[in-house]
Amino acid sequence: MILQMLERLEQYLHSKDYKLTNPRREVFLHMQKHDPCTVQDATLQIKADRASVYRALKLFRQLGIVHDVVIGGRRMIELTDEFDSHHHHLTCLQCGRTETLNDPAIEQRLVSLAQGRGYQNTSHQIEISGICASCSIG
Amino acid sequence: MILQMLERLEQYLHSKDYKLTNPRREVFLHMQKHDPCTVQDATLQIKADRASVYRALKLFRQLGIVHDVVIGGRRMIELTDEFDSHHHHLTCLQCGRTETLNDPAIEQRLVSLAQGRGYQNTSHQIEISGICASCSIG
DNA sequence: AACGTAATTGCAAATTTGTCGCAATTAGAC
DNA sequence: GTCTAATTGCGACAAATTTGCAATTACGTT
Repeated sequence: MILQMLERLEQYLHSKDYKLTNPRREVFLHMQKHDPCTVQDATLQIKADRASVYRALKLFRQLGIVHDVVIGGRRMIELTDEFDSHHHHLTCLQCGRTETLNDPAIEQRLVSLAQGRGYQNTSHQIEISGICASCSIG
Repeated sequence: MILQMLERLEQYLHSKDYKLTNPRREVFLHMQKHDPCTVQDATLQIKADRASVYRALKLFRQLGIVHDVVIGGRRMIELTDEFDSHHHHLTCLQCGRTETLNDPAIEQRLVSLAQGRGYQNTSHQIEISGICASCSIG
């Protein structure tokens, strides 16, 4: 599953004349395991220079492989649809756990809203936060 | 209209035992005029020390007066529902202009999705981006 | 309307986050 | 295996954000 994604990444990078290097692979694999994650988390846990992690993330953003979102006040990096099927998140502000969320009806509605206003080539992000069930009990 | 909001802010701060100080007022008024705005924009334009602007924004976040979103890759600060009715945005990645977006049906659906999973006290953000009509023509 | 005081500010220094130039290394084409 | 342009790691830099602390201010009390 992850290997498939890696192959997809490689093809995608090559199609745009970029190489699949070690730092880029590490960043991508880390994202697959920890999505969404903070930049700090990435720079600390990945065995590559800080600057290279930043450069990989910058490239990934440009290529639309990841994008940034703010969850519970913290900036986080998230894989896009193409590289991870779980696009949207539901995050508990207390315990910090994150669930994925998929609702085709909402997706569809957002797309047509944007198109209705003349927008092309749209993308969107949805993030929900609150206090999860186990945290409200405890 | 803005004065009403200011009064609301004052009451809200006092109810939580915070004072309505000059830096806080300046930040709030700036947000009313420029929503959403970047931190940089705020620190540059507001006549208060940088540190105070940061502190005011931090407090406002804690109190749920503002929250952060990422629009077109840039982190921005936005008033929440309580202090400004235009919650969601539609942003052109080319010209950078932002329109507001309100769709009660989506709002409602997001709330019930979260509640369906046992979440309390939820809030959400929706950001859509793409290329606007005039930019795709030109 | 002056007073008292805890909260808040401004400043300067520290820390954290992100970027850059450049010599050394590496991915991938041949 | 060789070649070469792209990419890395490093250390220096620049920008963004936080913090300690003495001076100031908001605002309840008198």
